[in-house]
Amino acid sequence: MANCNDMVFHTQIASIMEVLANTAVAEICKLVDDDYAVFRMEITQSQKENRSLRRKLQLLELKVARERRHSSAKILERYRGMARGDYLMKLVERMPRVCKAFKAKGEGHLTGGHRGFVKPVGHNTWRDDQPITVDEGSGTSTQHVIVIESADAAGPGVKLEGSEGEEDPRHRRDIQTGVEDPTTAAAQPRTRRSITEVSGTLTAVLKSKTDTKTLTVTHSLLHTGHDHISDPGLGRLVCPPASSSDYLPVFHQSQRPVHSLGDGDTLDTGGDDPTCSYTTEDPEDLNMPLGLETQADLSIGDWNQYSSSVYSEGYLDKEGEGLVIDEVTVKLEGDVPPTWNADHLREGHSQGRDFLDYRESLETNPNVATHSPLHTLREHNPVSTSMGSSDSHGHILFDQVLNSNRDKTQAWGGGATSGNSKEKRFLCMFCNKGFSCPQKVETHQRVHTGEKPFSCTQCHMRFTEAGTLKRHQRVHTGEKPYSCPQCEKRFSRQDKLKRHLKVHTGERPFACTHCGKRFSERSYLRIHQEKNHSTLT
DNA sequence: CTGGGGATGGGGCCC
DNA sequence: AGGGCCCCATCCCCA
Repeated sequence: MANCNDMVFHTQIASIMEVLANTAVAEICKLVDDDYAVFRMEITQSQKENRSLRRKLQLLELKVARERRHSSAKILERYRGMARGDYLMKLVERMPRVCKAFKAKGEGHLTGGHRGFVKPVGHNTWRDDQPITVDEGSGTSTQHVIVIESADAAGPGVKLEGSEGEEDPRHRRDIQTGVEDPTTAAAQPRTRRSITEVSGTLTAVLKSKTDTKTLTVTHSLLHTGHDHISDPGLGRLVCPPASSSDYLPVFHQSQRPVHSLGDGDTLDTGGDDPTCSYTTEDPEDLNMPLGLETQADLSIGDWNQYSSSVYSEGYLDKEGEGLVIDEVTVKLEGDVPPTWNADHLREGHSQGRDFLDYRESLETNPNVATHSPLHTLREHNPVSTSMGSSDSHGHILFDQVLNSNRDKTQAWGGGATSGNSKEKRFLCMFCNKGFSCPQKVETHQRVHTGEKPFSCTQCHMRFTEAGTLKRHQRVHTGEKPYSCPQCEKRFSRQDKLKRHLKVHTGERPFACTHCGKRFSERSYLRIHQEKNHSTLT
């Protein structure tokens, strides 16, 4: 009897289990079906989007091809319209000097060793009075210096290259990294469009740190004929016209590292590139892959600071021949967040500390508007979470930043909300300063965030602006395109030449209000007043 | 030897 | 992108 009961019990249990199992299976199937339906819908949608994007891509390609043809036609027209002599002269000017040097020497190739090219900065075309140095091979080798100068450039203001030999010893660095052989240039008769070939010890154009691989990359990129030192934040956008009276705080975008390619100026060459060995039309060039080992070489400029980032860059080529989309895949090692890392602080990026301090001040200073979008930023920006404990520099910069921002705001007449606010309606979310377009705001906001997306591949320096990086690279190239018409001095920057000219003119526009002493620079006056009249001011 | 001034290099930042 | 100005640091000269 007991056995019979057990059997019945087991039978009931089994049936219940079966029912439960069936129910569970049914529910699972239902879930799977639902998910599958959703998944199918998503796939269908994605396929639709994919097709749509493909169509857009095709349209873009067609447009690009059309614009290229149009641009080429315009170039042809331009040269066709020239007198033959002018055209030939232009060709000669645009012809890479290096090729001419090699041809003159009977070496028609440019494949041996790494080569460094130095072009005068500040000009997209080669200046006539600039010698071009070719650094070939890894040791001593023949150095080709071509001095091509125009007769009209040989006025009293043009100085011989030999002047640097007499330069102040403290400028040795410039000589060491200089691109010119002073004695050579000075010794050469400066005849119109002469080509001079000089044998001598190799002049290091690029630092030894820059290895061959890096140079190879540089040249590969050069083949594109495009400037890869583009502002990652600005992208290729153009400042939109102000269309409304809204004031738009511009939020900090994710930081994307952009590295210089050694001699950034060579990137400007476009059709003037001295290698004269590439074309800008080769699609392969345009899609030059950036291999991992290559990036390891580029890590000289802190490539490895960033864990991984994949981004696409679109840019306009220099000749304006159309829109080119260049996809660069960057895959790097490490776990550092892509938007910020401790190096910003470690490497003396005081502005990163500024940002921290400023942020902290915002939290504690009742005078600072608490509705600042900064608070929103703090919720999302890795800066606020990764930097908090690393600030060991105290609060020295608090007031600097705050005063700076305050001053700027006041100087602006209360920010962009007054005056020409229609033109400058894009507000900095930190200091409320107004700018005419979002890109400018983003660049400006790096003052507050300490973001420095532009890094030099030849040193550890990082910069907030592409132009500053480009300017900085003359430190490495030794390039000094600006020469004083009164003396032998040369300068890498125009503003330095301008400042130097006061030495000759005796111009001293800054007078001390206390003693009347005059100075050529405002900073001299300030230092003077601090030292001598600090009690009066 | 020291401090002030001049000259210069270089980065930051804005236009 | 380039120009321009500011600031700071450094070196040199000279009283």
